[in-house]
Amino acid sequence: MGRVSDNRKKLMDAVLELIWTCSYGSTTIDQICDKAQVRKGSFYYYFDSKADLAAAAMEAQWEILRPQYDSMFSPTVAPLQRLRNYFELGYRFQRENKEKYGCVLGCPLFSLGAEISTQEHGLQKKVQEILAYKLKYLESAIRDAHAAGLVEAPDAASKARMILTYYEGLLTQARIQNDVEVLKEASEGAFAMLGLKTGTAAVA
Amino acid sequence: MGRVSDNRKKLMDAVLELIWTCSYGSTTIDQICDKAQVRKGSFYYYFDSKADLAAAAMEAQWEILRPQYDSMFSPTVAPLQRLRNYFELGYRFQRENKEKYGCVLGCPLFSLGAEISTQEHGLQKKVQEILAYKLKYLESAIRDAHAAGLVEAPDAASKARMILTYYEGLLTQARIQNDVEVLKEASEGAFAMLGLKTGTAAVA
DNA sequence: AAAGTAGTTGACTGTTTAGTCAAATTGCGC
DNA sequence: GCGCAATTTGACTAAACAGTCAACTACTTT
Repeated sequence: MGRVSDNRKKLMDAVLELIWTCSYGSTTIDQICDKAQVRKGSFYYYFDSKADLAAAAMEAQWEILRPQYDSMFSPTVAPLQRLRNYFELGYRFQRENKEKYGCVLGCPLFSLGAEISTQEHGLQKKVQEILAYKLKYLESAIRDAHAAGLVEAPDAASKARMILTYYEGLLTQARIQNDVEVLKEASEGAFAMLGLKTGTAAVA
Repeated sequence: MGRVSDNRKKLMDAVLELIWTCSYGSTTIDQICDKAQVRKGSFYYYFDSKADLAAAAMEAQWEILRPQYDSMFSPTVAPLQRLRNYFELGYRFQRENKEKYGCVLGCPLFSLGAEISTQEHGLQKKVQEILAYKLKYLESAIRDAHAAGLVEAPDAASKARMILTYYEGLLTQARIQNDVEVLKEASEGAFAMLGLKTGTAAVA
């Protein structure tokens, strides 16, 4: 009943791209509306504030990403191969985006979190929530690797935290240096944390 | 000749605190002037823009930090102990700041870099420059550790990059989670990357 | 086709913002 | 105590900004 619209989605897409290519603080509601081709009245029909929109957009984005994570981290894939797939997909994605936008963009979640954590606590909580999901995937891969004797990591949760932290740091470095190639060392670094020599060894 | 003033310094102090406790994008020139107790005309007497001020402030801050780094990373200190000192000082510093501001603030340089890298290229360059300095300290510590046979790291530069990336990621995590305690795993993570079991072993 | 519901619009308000400038002030060397 | 150079001031402009609202529109149900 009533009329239907995809303006809500358009606004979420717009804010995501703006936050990612520029930053949260520098994107204005007017800019978001411009990019979404939506009038400001409609913005306030759907959302209370920029922070509200951003949280909804991050949530929606995660729901899109989730099946990709499920597939990458499927228990049918060899545990360490899951990590390699994850890093490899990240590299390709960042490369495409550099092509498209001219800049390496890094992880929107992590950059956003770093930017707003002392100010927008609702948004901060959403970022924490999604980061916790990502952690789960790494954790289970590492636990499986340990069970398979591929790796000595009885403390899978701790190792997962380390690797996620390192990888998010690496994506941020890639953004700061505007260089995707730094991402190439992702496997090497992660596997070093797991006590393995190289990312290509122990493929079994 | 002419009158003298410390308003230039006051402005740099103000912008540093605002960027760190809030963010670059959310701090306005008016806010900076308020906090510094300086009128806006004076702001534009000294600086061309917010980005110009921020770059000068980061530079000045680094010059203050530099002797502390020189002392922490003095060749007279055992190589791996340099790293431990670095992490330990970071932890204490973040703790004090949480006490003072109510929030974990992380690394102002890294957060700033992540925020502005796609937009303010002058500022981005300054951030890159200071990050490169930090890398040098780690690199030389690792090279010395390798020479002393404490660690197998013929690729000191690469290991240094990994550890810096991990540690900056960790500081960012601390900010996002608003929790200093995550920093406690800094040594463990860094030493894992160096192929050592724990941060407290191999003190010799 | 009437009535109700969901969504849209643009014009509006008041505030905040960056940036400018001529005139005023201060301290120093002489 | 004069003159000059360095710095300060506050009042100003124009633009950008967030947020509001009553009237309008399109769709659906009955």
